[in-house]
Amino acid sequence: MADVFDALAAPARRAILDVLSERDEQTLFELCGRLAAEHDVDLTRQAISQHLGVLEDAGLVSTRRDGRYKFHSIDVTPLRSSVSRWLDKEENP
Amino acid sequence: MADVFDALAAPARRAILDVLSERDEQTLFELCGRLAAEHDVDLTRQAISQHLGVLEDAGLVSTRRDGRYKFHSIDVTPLRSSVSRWLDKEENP
DNA sequence: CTTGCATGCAAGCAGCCACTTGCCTATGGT
DNA sequence: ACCATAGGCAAGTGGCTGCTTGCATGCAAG
Repeated sequence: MADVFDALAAPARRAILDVLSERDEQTLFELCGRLAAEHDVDLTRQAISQHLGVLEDAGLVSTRRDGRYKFHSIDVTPLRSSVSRWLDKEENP
Repeated sequence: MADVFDALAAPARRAILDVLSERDEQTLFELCGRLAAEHDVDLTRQAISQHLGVLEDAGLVSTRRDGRYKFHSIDVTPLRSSVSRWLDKEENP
């Protein structure tokens, strides 16, 4: 399990999460198209695949295989628990 | 204004935020001591100073000068607004 | 079984960043 | 005035990582 904040450090990976946030269950080629069209991310398919690997290692993206397709979905649970370390400092008397 | 997630990518900077989260208004030397003692961060004073600069550029740390002392405090506002982009996806119909 | 499509693996290179080293400024106490 | 303390500036270097290139795998349609 890789580091959540390290995964979020790259702008391309945040753009991937943005695309997945609009619609889940997207394939790699779908993501490449949407990233290039709507987020000015002009990268190779392999580069985006590596970014997805990092996000998956961090638990931010979950995958599901079906035949030759691999569908990617966002999972914000690790992010929520990682930032709660600082954001849940509200004093509740 | 630098990038929040880039600032959070380094473990040393997260440790700094942890120390500041326990107590605000700490000076650079205080931070160095606590980081080395309680967080296994064994870095030069200049290294920690540079980390503080990155955190300050990202708006995560605010400073106040008093004489030859410079007090550092944590500010989680930029973090909160940066992660809300994904965490505030609750459907409220 | 061959052809095409969606994805995976691995090496190699360039650029950046974290850290150190060395020196400098300024404030405060004695 | 002098010295110690708190902090700042700048250049240099090693290691990591982001991206590309090239090839391999697996599924599916014909």
